[in-house]
Amino acid sequence: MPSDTIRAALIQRLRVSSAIADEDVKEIEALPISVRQYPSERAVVRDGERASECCLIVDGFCARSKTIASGRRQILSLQIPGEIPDLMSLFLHVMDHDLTTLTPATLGFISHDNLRKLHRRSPRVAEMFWRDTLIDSAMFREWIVNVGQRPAPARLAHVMIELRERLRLIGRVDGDSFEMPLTQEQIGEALGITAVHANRVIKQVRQEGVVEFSRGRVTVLDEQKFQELADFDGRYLHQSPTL
DNA sequence: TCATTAACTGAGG
DNA sequence: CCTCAGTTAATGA
Repeated sequence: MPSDTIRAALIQRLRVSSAIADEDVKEIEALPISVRQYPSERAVVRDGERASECCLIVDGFCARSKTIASGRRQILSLQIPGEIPDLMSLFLHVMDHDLTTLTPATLGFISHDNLRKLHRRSPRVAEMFWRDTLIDSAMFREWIVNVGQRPAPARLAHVMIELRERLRLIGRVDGDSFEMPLTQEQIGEALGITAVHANRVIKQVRQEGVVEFSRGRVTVLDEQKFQELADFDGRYLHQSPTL
């Protein structure tokens, strides 16, 4: 796979929240990245492990999650191409959650060593990753509100809209539809409900004419109903270039 | 394997 | 009494 294809989504995404200079793009383009293929539901890094590299999602979907003693898994965030979900492992050496593929995925690994050197060489790149991490924590706050307070159909709609707005940044929204290649089991884990209940909730939003959902793709039928249901305010994504 | 649905149950308002 | 959601089980794609 050509080097620019590996990094394209990352650079595209960083441009949205940061004004990124050409030298910085060159720095990122010069980062050595080793690419590997993963099947779905494969752990990339596990809770308790020490990582020596960070993972850039080149293609496919991943999730960060924690599993409790009973075996139930809570998905904490969905991660899409162009994202580096375990950037914090650069500074927090022991993982406090799992990073797992949700679909077959192409992942690029960047050594902590090289990332640390880049941070020291280019303060602007460091600031960019710093901002990225703050947005990440803003998304966690929203996720807590979603799972803790919204009714299940709103939870589903909110996760869908957030996903759409993030996919839009990397040019992966096609008109009124976008990818969401998760099983209903995985959707349930993201929403804090069982797969059977996830199925009931999906059935309900379908019957209400809000969205269609099949073969891993969401098609919006009624944008207004969709937004009202989701109670979505995208400010927390901080998608306007600053500095 | 995944999606779908029914039937039953209980919590909580 | 109603809504939400978990469990179990059957069935279909």
